[in-house]
Amino acid sequence: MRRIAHLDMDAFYASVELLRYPQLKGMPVVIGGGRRQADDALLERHEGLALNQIPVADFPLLRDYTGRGVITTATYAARQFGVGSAMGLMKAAKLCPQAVLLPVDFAQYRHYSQRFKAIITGMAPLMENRGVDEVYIDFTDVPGGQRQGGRSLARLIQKTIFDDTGLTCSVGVAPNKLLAKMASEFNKPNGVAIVGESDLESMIWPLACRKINGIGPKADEKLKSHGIETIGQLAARELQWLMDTFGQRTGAWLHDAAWGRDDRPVVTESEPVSMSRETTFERDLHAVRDKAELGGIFTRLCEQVATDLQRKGYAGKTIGIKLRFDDFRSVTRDITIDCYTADAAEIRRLAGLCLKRAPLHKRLRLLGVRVGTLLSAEEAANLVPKMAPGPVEYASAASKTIAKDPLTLDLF
DNA sequence: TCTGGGGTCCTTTTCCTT
DNA sequence: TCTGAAGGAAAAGGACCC
Repeated sequence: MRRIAHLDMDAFYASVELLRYPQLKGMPVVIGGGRRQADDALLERHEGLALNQIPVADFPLLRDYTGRGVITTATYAARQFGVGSAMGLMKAAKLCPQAVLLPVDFAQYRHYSQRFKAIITGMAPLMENRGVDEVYIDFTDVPGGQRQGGRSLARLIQKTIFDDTGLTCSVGVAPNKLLAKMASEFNKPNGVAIVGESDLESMIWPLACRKINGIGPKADEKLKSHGIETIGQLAARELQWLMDTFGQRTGAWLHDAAWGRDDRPVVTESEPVSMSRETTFERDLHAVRDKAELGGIFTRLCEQVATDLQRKGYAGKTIGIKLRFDDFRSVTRDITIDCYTADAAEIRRLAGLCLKRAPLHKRLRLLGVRVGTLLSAEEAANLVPKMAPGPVEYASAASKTIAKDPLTLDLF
């Protein structure tokens, strides 16, 4: 039978940080805010000491932080003060001012991510990436993958990862991805859980609907408004009622999920669909008063996306922007052209046309640039465009839209 | 003093063409 | 030339995930 594992690293970011700063073990630590300059600053003040010898008292504290940002991860000791992921740093500073604040060091997390994934593919080659700290693994045809329902292979992978990296993970094994994902949460940290088809009623149905991967806060609220709190209650609803209430597709999916049905394969490789860069400003910016600053940021974002595309060997033909206003509402605008591009100046020009179609009378807190409908640079180069694109056409297409909104500012 | 950044996927709306 | 229907593609928005 099909045996699918979901492997989830335990408190990944925090655990990686504790490898570097073991002296912080057991202390309230939050990770968030800007990029890492912490090591350099700390080392500069402690000549001759290694990172793991620096006194705890000398780490930067949350109470001293000023600026925007959210918590990416908090250690258990910090969570006891009520701080947690996605909380604003300023709010967290009120709750736990004495917490050590470490900046996000994505390069480091990626390094450990590659290491543990290499270990897994060495033991079970059918692995699907689900972000930096999670994977699905198809145990079905791996030698020993069926033993004890997958438990022995799961344990072996856990041990091999720990011996190499010092990091722990939790694994769930089940007949499909949906159940495996839920199972991996059962015995955290450093646990293994096996869920079979016959365990549906006892292990899955008592859980909250929110535990289903794909049911977020909105869907959960709607389910609750109909008196559906648990997966078992969801399973008890008629398929037709679910389709009438949530739409054909979503309704059918909810029904399948509640009954533990999921036949999605483990996908070992996939092509990216879009690449983007966005940034939240230190302070909200005004399109007129801060025009120069905004223009500089805008150009830089376009250059960063272009660099990302070129480095990874892709080009795209849908260029778009994203704006977030001071009231946190956001809008997007995009344009699709006939030929693929990864050129910074071209992206900048097209993104500029998109910007002209957006309302700019409110202050901005975020600006983003996205390139979608990607194709490998190689394939894109071999394509003959159906129609030679002319700048005049874009300009007229854009000005048609501008005319509809007198509040739109033509600034870029 | 709220609320990051980088994605995917789906639904709805809008626009264009026939 | 106007109107409306239909269908498809593109655009926009939003939910969700890590």
